[in-house]
Amino acid sequence: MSGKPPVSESVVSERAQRFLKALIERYIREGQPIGSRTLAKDAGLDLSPATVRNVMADLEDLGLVASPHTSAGRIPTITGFRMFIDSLLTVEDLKEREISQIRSELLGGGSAGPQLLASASRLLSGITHMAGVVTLPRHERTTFRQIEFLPLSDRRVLAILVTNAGEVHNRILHTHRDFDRAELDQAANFLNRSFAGQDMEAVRERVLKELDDTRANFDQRMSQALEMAGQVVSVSEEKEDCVIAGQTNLMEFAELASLDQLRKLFDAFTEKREILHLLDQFQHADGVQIFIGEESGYQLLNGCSVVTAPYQVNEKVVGVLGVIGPTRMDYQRVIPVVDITAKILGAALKKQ
Amino acid sequence: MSGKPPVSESVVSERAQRFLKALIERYIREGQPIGSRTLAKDAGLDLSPATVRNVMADLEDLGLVASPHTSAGRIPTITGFRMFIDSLLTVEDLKEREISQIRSELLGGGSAGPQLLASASRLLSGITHMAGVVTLPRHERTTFRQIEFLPLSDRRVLAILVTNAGEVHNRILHTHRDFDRAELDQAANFLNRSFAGQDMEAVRERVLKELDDTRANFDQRMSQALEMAGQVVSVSEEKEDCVIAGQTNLMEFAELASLDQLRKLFDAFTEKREILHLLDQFQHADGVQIFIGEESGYQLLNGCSVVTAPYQVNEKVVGVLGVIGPTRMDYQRVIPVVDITAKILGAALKKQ
DNA sequence: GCTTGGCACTCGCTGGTTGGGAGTGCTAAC
DNA sequence: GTTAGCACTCCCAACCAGCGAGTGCCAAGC
Repeated sequence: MSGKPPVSESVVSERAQRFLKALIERYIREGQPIGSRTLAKDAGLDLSPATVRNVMADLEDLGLVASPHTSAGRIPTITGFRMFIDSLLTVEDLKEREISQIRSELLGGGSAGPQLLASASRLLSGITHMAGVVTLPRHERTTFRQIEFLPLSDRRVLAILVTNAGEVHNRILHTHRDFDRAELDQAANFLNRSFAGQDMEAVRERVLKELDDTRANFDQRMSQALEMAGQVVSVSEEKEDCVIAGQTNLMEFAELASLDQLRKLFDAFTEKREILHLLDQFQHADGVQIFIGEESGYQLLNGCSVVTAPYQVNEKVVGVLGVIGPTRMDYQRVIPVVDITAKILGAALKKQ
Repeated sequence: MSGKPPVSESVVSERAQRFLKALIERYIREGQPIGSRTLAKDAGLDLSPATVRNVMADLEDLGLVASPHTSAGRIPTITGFRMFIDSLLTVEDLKEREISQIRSELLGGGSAGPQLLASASRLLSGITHMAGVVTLPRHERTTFRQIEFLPLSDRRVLAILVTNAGEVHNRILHTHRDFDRAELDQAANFLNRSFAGQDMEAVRERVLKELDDTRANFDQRMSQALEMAGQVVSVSEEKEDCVIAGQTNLMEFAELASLDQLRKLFDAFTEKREILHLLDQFQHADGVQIFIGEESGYQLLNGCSVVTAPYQVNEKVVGVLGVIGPTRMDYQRVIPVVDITAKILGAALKKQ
């Protein structure tokens, strides 16, 4: 976000907006500065290049377009893109064929929880030829379905947690003594009776609270169960929180071609933390959000845009998915793809 | 492998070998063609550049070095590298400091099975500044420790398999009717009694065989247990069979810098199948193996070398780890790193 | 016979120059 | 407000020359 005030639409004449739109659409296709002659033909307004040049000068004053050098055409600026995205863009519906492709891929194949997310990510990257990304359902936002404990050797217990998003989490707990199977079953039963169907977040709070309450309590069994449950739910910061596919597609785009930039981006993809943090911001947004790299501050996203949509299970947002690609991407196509994929993924997760 | 016959050492004079060694060592450091003057100083033999040129001409005739163009120095060919690796290379021991770094990273941190492999991969890539790769323990080569079944809803059963490599595998089975917990426990008990401590491969064979034998049998419980076990062990083709770290390090190397080549390589890294297939070949080799990309046929490894070592749990090879980098890599350092890491990883896995 | 200095030659790389093309801004006329 | 005309700017590709590094070969020396 630069210091400049945002450009309100009202100061840009309708004709100028039309030119801006035509310019950006063409720029998205070609990736090169657009000259006045080209644009004159393109906009369909039957005006001479000279007139177009005047309009362009105005747009340049407003900071919506820029020219790389005196004798090149104009390219859109970030502000220009923002205006385009916010008010000029016309989104077309997806072809029925593509929708059913997504549907069959996600609903048809009997793939389980985590694979499903991976499929969605691959699908996004495959259709858009950019990088697809899907965050794993946030643990706190899924609901508790079932927990089980298995005795291992050496005072270790294997805890298995099943959530409503079809996920199975394993965790090895180190306990202060060996437990036998009956004890563990009892503990699991107690927990399942108490918490089944509740939000993980609520479960977590209640577990921690009751753990406090019963700390000095006489019912040792219950407190043991709670303690183990506490270990499971508290360290639910899963190591891998999103799945990214088709990174290499980004190598095709000339604007990201500086090896250095690409490397930073790829590093961020393997590190994942920053990407995740970014996506989390759109968790609570409603529907498709578009985000232009430079607007963040994350320097590594310069030249990129991110198109995201939250996905829901049982009316509740549990994660975000989207596409990362060059700012010069075909939003008209990408937006509906992301939108539909989010909806279908939600449905597919619910089914499990 | 080209049509040329391998160059036996005997036809290359000892002096020539010495020059070849010096040339490759220098080339590894600089990555540029080495001229006769430079090499004359480098080899420590106190000979004039002209003499060196004669020797070089011989080496070129033998196909051990080549010059990119008339007035450039020489660079080693694949054959040259092969000879260097097989008979000229002197491997130095790792510094104690580095060994203890690896040790503390793998043995110290209490990370579990899969994380341990990821740590090893990251470690390899971190130390060598190239890409690290570790195959997951091959299922057939680990031993069966424990299996458990949990009833889920809708005629589904969650199977949990624990192996001696500290791995926990989940699998959701679709059964033809609902089972209650007691039945499942009984089945698990039966399987655990029968198979605990045996090789997964043996388990698999026995399960399939007994399944056949008991097909027409009256003991329905046993056959049900076997059937479920069969589902678990047979589809043990895990989707993700190796973990790769530090891919982006490869972007630093000029010789791989053609974006296209890099992309192919990265695609192979995400696809993993080919990489895995390659590494599997070294499963049965004893100790460190070095493999030069062009020698395969896999075109995507052109310009790369792979240094691998198998790692063992309880005297049995269960997987392979290694490093992928440019053929011009510092073998003297990389070889002991890979070697030690394999040994320590084995020890760390055994500990679990 | 191996080694060496000398010498002509090759080739890639760098930097400067040049011409053409694309596109602009400005101005004056419609 | 729109348009044609025109001078101007700037990038880019091509060409050229000069240099430096390095070679191959030859003839002389040990």
